[in-house]
Amino acid sequence: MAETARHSETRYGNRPTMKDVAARAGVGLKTVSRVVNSEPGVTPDTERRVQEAIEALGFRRNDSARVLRKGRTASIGLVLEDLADPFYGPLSRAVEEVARAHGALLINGSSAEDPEREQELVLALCARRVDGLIVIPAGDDHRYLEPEIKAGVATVFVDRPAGRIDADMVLSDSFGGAREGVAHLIAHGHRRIGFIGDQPRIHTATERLRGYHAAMADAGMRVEDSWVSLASTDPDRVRAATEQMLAGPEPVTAVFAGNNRVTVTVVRVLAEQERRIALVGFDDIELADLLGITVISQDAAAVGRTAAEHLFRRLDGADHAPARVELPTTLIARGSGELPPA
Amino acid sequence: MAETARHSETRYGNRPTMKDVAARAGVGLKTVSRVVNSEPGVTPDTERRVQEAIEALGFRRNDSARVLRKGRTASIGLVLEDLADPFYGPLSRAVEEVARAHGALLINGSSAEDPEREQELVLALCARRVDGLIVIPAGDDHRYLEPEIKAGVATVFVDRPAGRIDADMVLSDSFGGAREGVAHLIAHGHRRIGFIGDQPRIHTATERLRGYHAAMADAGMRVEDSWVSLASTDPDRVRAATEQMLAGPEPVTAVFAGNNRVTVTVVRVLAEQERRIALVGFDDIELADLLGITVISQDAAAVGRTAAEHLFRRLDGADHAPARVELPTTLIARGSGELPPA
DNA sequence: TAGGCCCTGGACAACGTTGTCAGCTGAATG
DNA sequence: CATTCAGCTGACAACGTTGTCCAGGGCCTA
Repeated sequence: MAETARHSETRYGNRPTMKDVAARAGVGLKTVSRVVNSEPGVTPDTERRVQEAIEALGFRRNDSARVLRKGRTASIGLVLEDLADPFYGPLSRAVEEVARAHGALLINGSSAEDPEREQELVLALCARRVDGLIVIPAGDDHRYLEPEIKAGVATVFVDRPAGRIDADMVLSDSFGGAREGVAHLIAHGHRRIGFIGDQPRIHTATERLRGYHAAMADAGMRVEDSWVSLASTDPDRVRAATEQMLAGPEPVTAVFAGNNRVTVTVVRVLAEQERRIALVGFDDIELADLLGITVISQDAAAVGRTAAEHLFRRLDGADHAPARVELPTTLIARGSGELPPA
Repeated sequence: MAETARHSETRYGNRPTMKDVAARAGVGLKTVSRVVNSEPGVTPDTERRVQEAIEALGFRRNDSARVLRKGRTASIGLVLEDLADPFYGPLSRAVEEVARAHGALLINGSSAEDPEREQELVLALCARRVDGLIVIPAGDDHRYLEPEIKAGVATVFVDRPAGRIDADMVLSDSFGGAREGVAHLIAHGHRRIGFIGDQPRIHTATERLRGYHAAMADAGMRVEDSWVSLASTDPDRVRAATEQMLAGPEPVTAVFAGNNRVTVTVVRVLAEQERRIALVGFDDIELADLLGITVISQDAAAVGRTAAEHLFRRLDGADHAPARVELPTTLIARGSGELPPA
């Protein structure tokens, strides 16, 4: 007896199937399926017997098999850069809420800003046959997605545009936001303004830099090379870049920070300075109101919601040409951006 | 021709299968399978032909079918309270990293602190046959998970204990942490200390309250009912509770905040006060160093990592009795907790 | 050169579910 | 009383993959 028991336990996850339920309830397989899916055409009495059998066996429908049969998985994939980044929390959550409203689950992963890892993740999600994908691109070539999209995987790119492929996108107005932020500093009297951003291969970083240059040019102001840092968001490098800008014979009197992570580090560095340096950051930050940090705010939740709604509209059959939505940003003045030149 | 095209497009996701690849490469079905899975026993020449066919057709293995056949999905479910909460970002990320190291994907969802929604989510994940589950419980009765666990779904509860069921858990030392934090305030001369926490049905909230009472009792100090608020983390209610404690004839001189969301609101309220009120918060917060907020820090990433590693050890066959791991907390003094009574 | 062995490739069943279709029962109608 | 019809129910195939098993061919050895 131990033998038979061990033998049957060998197989992992020896879960009851509809067949088992049918046998126990003394009905046909298809009748169980009908009950499980609340399809019409089952006598209350039969239904009760089936329900009891389900209860007794602890049966739970195997969605893998169901998916195989039905074609749709009722799940969407979300590939972002770093789940731990506070910017992506609200975005994920917004996507999740929309997915939930459509009865879909969310599978997500972080690319860690690595194009290869992005592709690996995306393809793994495609292999699972997610119905749709929301991708915050790490790489700049997404041709590998062409067969997938052609095969019916609805795809929306978020925050940064897709590379070498025509697809739906939902972006924030990085250029306009940065331009407004820098113009704000100029309006408060600054002439020497530093820009600390992310690596130029990241589209938003480039756009924000472009906004910086545009604002400076609009005001007829020159830009020194030493005022611009495009190293990365690594705290040590941001710190070094900031300190360097503040050190020379003609130090900057204001800094524009290219994203939330940069802002955080810059705030730390500025707090150590004697002079009061003006600061505007891209992306809002928790508690920024208490710290009096002026920011260009993009609504991460709105971005996520918009992208997800777009995705489900596609899944519901919308087949217009790929659209590019650009959401506006808002300048929130809290003090740090209104400081005069030191 | 438009007709035939439309006709073939009617079926959604008309993707090529191994059969199609086999036909095109002029080999058998199983040979394609071998190539796709890098199994031995295929001539280089045959392999090349198959690879070409795969390329040409844009074939991608259907993991749903694979799962059905193999039994394991190589995915784990993570049910937390709110993806947007900064506490859960690093936790999710840590879980994801461990999952990735084990070749598994992460499916996650937010319970929004609603027990029904938690159950709904968990069962949906079980229906997808995730190999394992990491759950931050919203409810206090998890007997519904018994058949699943028995069927082989490895389950680890995190941050709060499971209800009415014997399972693995990874917790932070809420009691000890709160006790230490309150003792810290007492050591700095405070006698009237407020406690603002989450609803008592949430286990960590109760534990932290218990820690508060313990610290007060240790010091032989009384506790007024009006010093304790267990409303919720809703900013308006926290604000009201804080203001009330600061208003009476015998206002508190220090506040212990029960979690990160409470802390954030309390900080805002205290910033508006004329008197300097001491504060210690449970959970660290970004930029808390700049704001000088003293906190009891729990390492969310460590919690997530520990839980995930535990989970995979189970999946690899560990079958010891359910374990309960409790991770220590750290007090980080930054100023707000060291203020003397006003 | 014959015998046997290894290596490669393919036919077939099975995983658990759902869609199709046909059979059966009992009631209503002419 | 015969006939039709509706409402239940179940047998069977199919979804796309992998595991098992067997066949055929080339190569080595005696």
